[in-house]
Amino acid sequence: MSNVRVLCVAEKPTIARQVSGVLSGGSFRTRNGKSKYNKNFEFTYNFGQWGYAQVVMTSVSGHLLLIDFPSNYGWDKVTPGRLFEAPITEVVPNDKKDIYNNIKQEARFATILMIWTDCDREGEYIGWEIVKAAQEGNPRIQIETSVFRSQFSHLERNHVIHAANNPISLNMKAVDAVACRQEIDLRVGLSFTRLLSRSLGSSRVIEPKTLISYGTCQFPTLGFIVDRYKRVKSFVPEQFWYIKVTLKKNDQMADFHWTRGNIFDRLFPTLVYSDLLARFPQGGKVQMSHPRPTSKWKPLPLTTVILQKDCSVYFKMSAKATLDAAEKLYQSGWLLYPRTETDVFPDAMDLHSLIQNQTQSPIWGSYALELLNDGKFDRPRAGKNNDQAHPPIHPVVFVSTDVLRDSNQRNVYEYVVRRFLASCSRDAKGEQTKATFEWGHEKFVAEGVMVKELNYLEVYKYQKWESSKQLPQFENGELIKPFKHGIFEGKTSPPQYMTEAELILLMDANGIGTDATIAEHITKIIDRQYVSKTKVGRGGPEVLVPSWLGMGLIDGFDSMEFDDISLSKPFLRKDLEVNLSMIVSGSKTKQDVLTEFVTLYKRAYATTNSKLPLLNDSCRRCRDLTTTQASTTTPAM
DNA sequence: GCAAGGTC
Repeated sequence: MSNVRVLCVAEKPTIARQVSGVLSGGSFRTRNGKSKYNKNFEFTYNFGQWGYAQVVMTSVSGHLLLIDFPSNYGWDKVTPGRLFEAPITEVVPNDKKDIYNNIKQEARFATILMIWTDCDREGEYIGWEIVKAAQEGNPRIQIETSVFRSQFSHLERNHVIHAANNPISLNMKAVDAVACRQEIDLRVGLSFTRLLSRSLGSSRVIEPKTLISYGTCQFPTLGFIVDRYKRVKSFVPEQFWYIKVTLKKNDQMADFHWTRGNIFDRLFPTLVYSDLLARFPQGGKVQMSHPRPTSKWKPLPLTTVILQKDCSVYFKMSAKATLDAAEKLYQSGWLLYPRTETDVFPDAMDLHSLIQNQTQSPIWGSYALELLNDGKFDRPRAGKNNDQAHPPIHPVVFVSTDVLRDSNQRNVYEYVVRRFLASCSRDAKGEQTKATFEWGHEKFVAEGVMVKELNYLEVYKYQKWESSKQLPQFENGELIKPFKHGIFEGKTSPPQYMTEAELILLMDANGIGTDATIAEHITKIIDRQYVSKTKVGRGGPEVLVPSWLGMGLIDGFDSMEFDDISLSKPFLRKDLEVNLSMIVSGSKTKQDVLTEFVTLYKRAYATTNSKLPLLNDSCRRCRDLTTTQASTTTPAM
């Protein structure tokens, strides 16, 4: 036995246990350490480059360290603007002390430290935090010589073994990028939060000491909701006109739509229509296309954001409730890790055995069986996103829905299973027929769809695809006089208030928050009473509407004139993300980006500080407007 | 009392 001792550290306990299982061939010893949840697993493993080694595999639970300002930079000790230059300290939070000490202790006799955190930017930084904890226990651990990083994106056996045998070094550029984000978020968040709370409190717009927080993610999120709210409120319907004809054959009718669509000027369709009646009273010719195959695509492999969006739409669950339920299912071992951006299954993944597990279900078991035995299996579509850390969300083992007592968990589990089976199924197939009616120089079209094979829709009950009314059997080139015709008018309809499902997609598309935090940002701005959830009408969807405070804050910021930036819109945060990627790729340094963004926010802070009366007035105005409205009329919603 | 990011 060589005397190489390898300390492996994963980002969370479940990964440590599973990797230990693979590398030890199932025979590892579990030893309690200083932390209740983060066990230490011991075994031997032949790493190739170091030969047989004694291994201790343990874990952290996310970040180990937190950055903060020194205590003499507290709330009432300095003006908030000084936080842009204040020194920053690193602390081990109380609830992480045990984990930190466990790493320190276990590192004492290690010759090699191997990092097994998720392969994403934050994982790289957590790796660096682990290195610092380990070095405190054992100064011989050096980043250049004795720290290695394994690369893995899922826990399939060969993949894990390959990761163990081919480690690389920690990516310090990714570490820099995260350090940069942390520092900017801290300086900006805390300085603006203190400034806003103090200003609105002391001017009595709000109860003094009320917390008015600003965050680089909170405010763009609020901005989306306010923006939509204003568009609904300022919406003016517009009238439009269109021509519609109905053809009849063998007692079957079909509506044909004008290819020019809706016209916002009444004169034009009136002229066209009277021209048709005057010059082509005999009608026009119908052309019928051959039936063309069409399909409705099965869903992509499941990401966190889509899970949250769909559970919001199908079960009216909040993003937070969905993530909580998925987290519990994951901890119970029923579901795979619920936070992922990946919508493509790795090639090596054994989808068949995952489907096999579901054949036990009395509800969808027979469908799963058909997929396996009747050759109905079809490889899942590949999406474009891969976070290199986790595969798409999917069921790990079968659990009867009676065992899941919590209805949220039941819904989420069933949804994930059906989605998974659907993604392993064929697309739904149908036939589309198109008919064109040429009346004078105008064209009208009608479409008919016939569903032939439901395929994935048999198990994915959340979507529907039904055959439309069939078109009559017109002869090609047949001359027909419209059975009914006329000019119709309509009105454009207003946009709807923001639903949580839409907000999640907007945040995701704009790089506001991550799969793990989007739900938290939404609950945070609800907690802060910037927005609230309301129902539209009876039985209508639940929507997010801004409070007077939320409106006032966004209006206030929008009325200050910053040079070229906005504190209420997503662009700055997105720009930061772009710059962080540049740190990772090496085209900018951490210092470049820090200087650029701290300068920018500092200038915005100075502007805000000098124009605080605008913000106070804006909030006061929104407050007084709602209170007078509420006392004289019924509330708007 | 304060951010956003991990995760239990």
